[in-house]
Amino acid sequence: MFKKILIAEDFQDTNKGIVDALENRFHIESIQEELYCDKAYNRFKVAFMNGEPYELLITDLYFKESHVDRRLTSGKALIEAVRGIDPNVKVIVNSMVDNPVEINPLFTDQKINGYVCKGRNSLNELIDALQEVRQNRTYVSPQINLNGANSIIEMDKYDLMILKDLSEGYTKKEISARLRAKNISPNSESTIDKKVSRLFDEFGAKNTHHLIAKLIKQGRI
Amino acid sequence: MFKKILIAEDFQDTNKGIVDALENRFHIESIQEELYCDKAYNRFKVAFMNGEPYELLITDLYFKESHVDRRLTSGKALIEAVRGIDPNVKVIVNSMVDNPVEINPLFTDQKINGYVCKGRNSLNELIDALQEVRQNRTYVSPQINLNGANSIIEMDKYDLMILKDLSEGYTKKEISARLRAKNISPNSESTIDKKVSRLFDEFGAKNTHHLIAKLIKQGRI
DNA sequence: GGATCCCTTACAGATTTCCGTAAGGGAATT
DNA sequence: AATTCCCTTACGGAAATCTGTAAGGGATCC
Repeated sequence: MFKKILIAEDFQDTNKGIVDALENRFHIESIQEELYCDKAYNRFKVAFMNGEPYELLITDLYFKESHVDRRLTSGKALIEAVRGIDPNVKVIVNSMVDNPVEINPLFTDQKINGYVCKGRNSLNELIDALQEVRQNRTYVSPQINLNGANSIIEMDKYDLMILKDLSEGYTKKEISARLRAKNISPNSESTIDKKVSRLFDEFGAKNTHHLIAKLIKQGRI
Repeated sequence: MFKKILIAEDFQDTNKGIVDALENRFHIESIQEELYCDKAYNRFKVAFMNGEPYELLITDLYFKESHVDRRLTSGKALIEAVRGIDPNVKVIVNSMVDNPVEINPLFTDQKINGYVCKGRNSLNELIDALQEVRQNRTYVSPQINLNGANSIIEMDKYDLMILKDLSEGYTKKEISARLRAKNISPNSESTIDKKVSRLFDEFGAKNTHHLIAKLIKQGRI
C-alpha cells in the first residue's frame, strides 16, 4: 500500500474521518492532512525536494474562502501545481460533486487516477479507490456514470464569450453588436440564439437563467 | 457531559470524523450515528419510548437523495419531528451553510441550541458547542454574524426562495403558482416582478441574468 | 457534377421579461 | 375620521427570449 499520503480537505470533521479510516484500515506510514491548498502544495514540494515524495494526493475540489491569502484556491489548481512538481504522483479526488460534466475533465485533462463522490458510503469507496489506484487502475464511485451521452461537452471560447456576456446582463442584440465590434464571426443574433439553445439541451437547462446558474456553480464562467 | 447523543449526517467521512472526535474528547456513553433522517427519527423515537431518551441531536441540514424512499428529507424536518416527540431535547446543527438568512430562523423557529458551520475548525467548535449547550447556553460558530445580517443588503427568505426558483429555470408565472401551492403569500406575479426589480437596484444588476450570476458568485444562492 | 451535411442568417409567432401606472387595503399617525 | 405610507395586485406596452421554419453558402463525399 501507499507509504506517504497527503490529504487536502478544508472541513475538519471530514478530514479527520478520512485520516482515521485510512489509518485503521491500512496502517500507512505517513498520512498528512492539510486544510489549505497552498499548505498542501508547500508540503508536497518540500517532501519532493528532500527525496521523500508523497505517493498519493487525496484532495477535495472546492475550498472555503478565508482571511488567509490564497494562491491556490481549488483542488483543480492544486492538482496542476503538484503535477508540475511530480507528474507521476497519483491523485484521488474526494468531493461532493456528482455531475459527470464536471468530473470527466478531471480524468481527461488533469489525469486524475480516482474519483470518490462524498456520500453515505464514501469512506468505503475511498478505501477501494486506494487499492485500485495502487495497482495503476482508475476508480470512480459506482453511482457516477461518466459514459452518459452528454458527459463530454465541448464548450469553446466562443460559447464562453457569449455566456460571460449574458451573465453580465448583455442582451443577445448587444452581444451581437459586441462581437461585430471585435470582428468576430459569426455574430448574428440568430446564431447566438441557436448556440445558447444548443447549450440548453447539452446541459439540461430550461432557459438562460437556469443555464447561467448551472455553469457558474460549476465554475465554468 | 451528555450521555446519549444521536448524530444525523449523510456523508460517511464527516460522520466518522465527528463520532471519533467526540469519543476521544468526552468519553460519552452512547453515540449513535445515522445516515438518513428517517432512521435517526426512528431511533430517537424507540429510545424515547423505552425510557432511555437521547439528550442531544447533532444534525446536518441537507441530505443527499437516494434510492431509499424518505419521509424526512432535511435536518429542519428532522428537528421538528424529534421535537414533536421530546420538546426538550437539545439540538445542534452542523452544516456548511453560512448564510445568516438561513441560520437565523433555525434559532427563532426551530429553537435549536447551537449552530456549527462546517469548516477548518468546526470539530473544535462542535466540542465548544457541546459544552455550552450542556450548560443551557446557545452556541454559534464565531465566523457567523447573525446580527449583521441586515447590515449588508437585506435579502429575506422570501426573496431567496424566488431567486432560487429563478435560477432553476422557473418562470415568474410558475413561481407564483409554486408559492400559492405552498400557501405562501404574497404570491402574485406582479409582486414577484416588483421584488426582483428592487433587487436589480440593490445589487446593481441590469437584468435577471446578471442578478443571478452576481448572487451565485457571492454564494448567496 | 450532384447530393449531402453543417453552419450561418433571416424571419415570424408565442411566451416571458421589464417597467411604468394605478387601484385597493391595512396599519400607523395626526 | 382623515391623511399618509407601504405593500399587494392588476394591467398594458415595449423589449427580449425561445422555438420552429426556411433560405443560402461552403465543405465533403461519391
